[in-house]
Amino acid sequence: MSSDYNEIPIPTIKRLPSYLRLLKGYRDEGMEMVSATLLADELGLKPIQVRKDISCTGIEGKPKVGFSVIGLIDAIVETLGWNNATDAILVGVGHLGTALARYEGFGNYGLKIVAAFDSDERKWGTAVGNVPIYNPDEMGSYIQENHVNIAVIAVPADHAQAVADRVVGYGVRAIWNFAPKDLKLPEDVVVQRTDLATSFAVLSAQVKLRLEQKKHRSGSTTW
Amino acid sequence: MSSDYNEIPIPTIKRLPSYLRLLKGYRDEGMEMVSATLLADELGLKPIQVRKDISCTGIEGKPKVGFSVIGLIDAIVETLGWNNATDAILVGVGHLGTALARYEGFGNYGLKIVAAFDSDERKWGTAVGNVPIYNPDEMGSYIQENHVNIAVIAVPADHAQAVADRVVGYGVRAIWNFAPKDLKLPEDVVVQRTDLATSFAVLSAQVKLRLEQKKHRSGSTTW
DNA sequence: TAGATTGTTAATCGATTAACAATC
DNA sequence: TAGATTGTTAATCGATTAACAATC
Repeated sequence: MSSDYNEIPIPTIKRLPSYLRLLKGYRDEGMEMVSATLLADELGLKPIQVRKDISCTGIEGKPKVGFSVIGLIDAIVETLGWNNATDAILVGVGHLGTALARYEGFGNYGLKIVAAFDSDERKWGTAVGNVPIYNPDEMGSYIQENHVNIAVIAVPADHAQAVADRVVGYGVRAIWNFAPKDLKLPEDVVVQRTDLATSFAVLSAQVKLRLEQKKHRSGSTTW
Repeated sequence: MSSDYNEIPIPTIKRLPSYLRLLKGYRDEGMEMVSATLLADELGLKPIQVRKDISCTGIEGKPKVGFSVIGLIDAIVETLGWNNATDAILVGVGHLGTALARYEGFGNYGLKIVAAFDSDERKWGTAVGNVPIYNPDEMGSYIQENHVNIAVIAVPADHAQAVADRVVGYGVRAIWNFAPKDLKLPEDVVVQRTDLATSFAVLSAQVKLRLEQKKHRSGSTTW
């Protein structure tokens, strides 16, 4: 009751984009219905989990038939809030920032990078892809005039906090942080960190575990 | 008993790099001991959680004093398997691949990109940063001769599966996949996906939730 | 109809959190 | 000593999984 509005579990949210990708493929192939079983199979998940996830989007399926491909696509897009494109600014146009600015897939996520800011004055007035690069001094007025809610931060770690504080001060409500730094921000600001270290940590720890198990196993082969 | 070797919870593994970053900062400032309370404070976590996480690294602290900064750093690096640098190859030298090849932080993670491969023949013989770019035809011999265990995949989504199958065939045991595609691979191959869509999904869904709550709240202000 | 699939309710599993004794 | 912090054991919480009735 108490404001349990759309409380979709984060693990579920993380799986939704994978479903969406598959579904778009199916749609393009002309498929009309899809079963949770098929999706699960394709992604190496259990059918029950897929059904539970799908139920979070509010869509209903038909026993024996499955779910409407188009219906599911719409429901997921809606659930993720990817239906109405959101303008975002990019701060930091280094190697990573450049890759982000040039990335064409964001359209699928309802994200549109409309402007970039970089402290290197040689970049001012130029553009990466279709994204113009401005002087950071103009950040405040840009954010306020264009009612920008989201900032993508791709500056060096030691500038990330200062940049975040600034954009939040100008009215930004959500930050996608690519800098290897844990930001301290007011509770009502949404922060998502996309961190190479974290991602690689999981890979690395699993590789290490496999190696140890292997060693151990080949060691105990002796008995 | 049954091979519960190093079974560290994945959520814990994901937090370790954050601790590590802080600790390295403390070390550079000359701090010798650190408490779980301080780390927790700094990262917005609960002290108990930090203690639990730390206990997974096997290191012990001193009541009232805390943990040795250097000891903790070593323990985390060891736990993640970041102590002995691992050679990796990069497949796909587009915008993202370039950013990855040029990224200097990988040294901290024990990852070293030693070679890159791209299907664009104009790139063969050139380099990004210090990383030479080769013809993909040479991938097999390179992997085998250099005993490469890890491949970083940054090719377009529709080539990712084929590339993954190939490198696994050549002996790669772990894949860090940046392509927006869920790979199907043998169980004994470790795969970690770093996916902009997934990451943004969480941000996006939270933003949407906030907006709805706000709307709802301001709506019910009427009573 | 028989078989496959959905959706719901309950059981299980694992991570987080709480409580508290041990200790410097 | 008193207070802060660790480490352990138990309780809670939430996600995954299982079981099964409903249904096309």
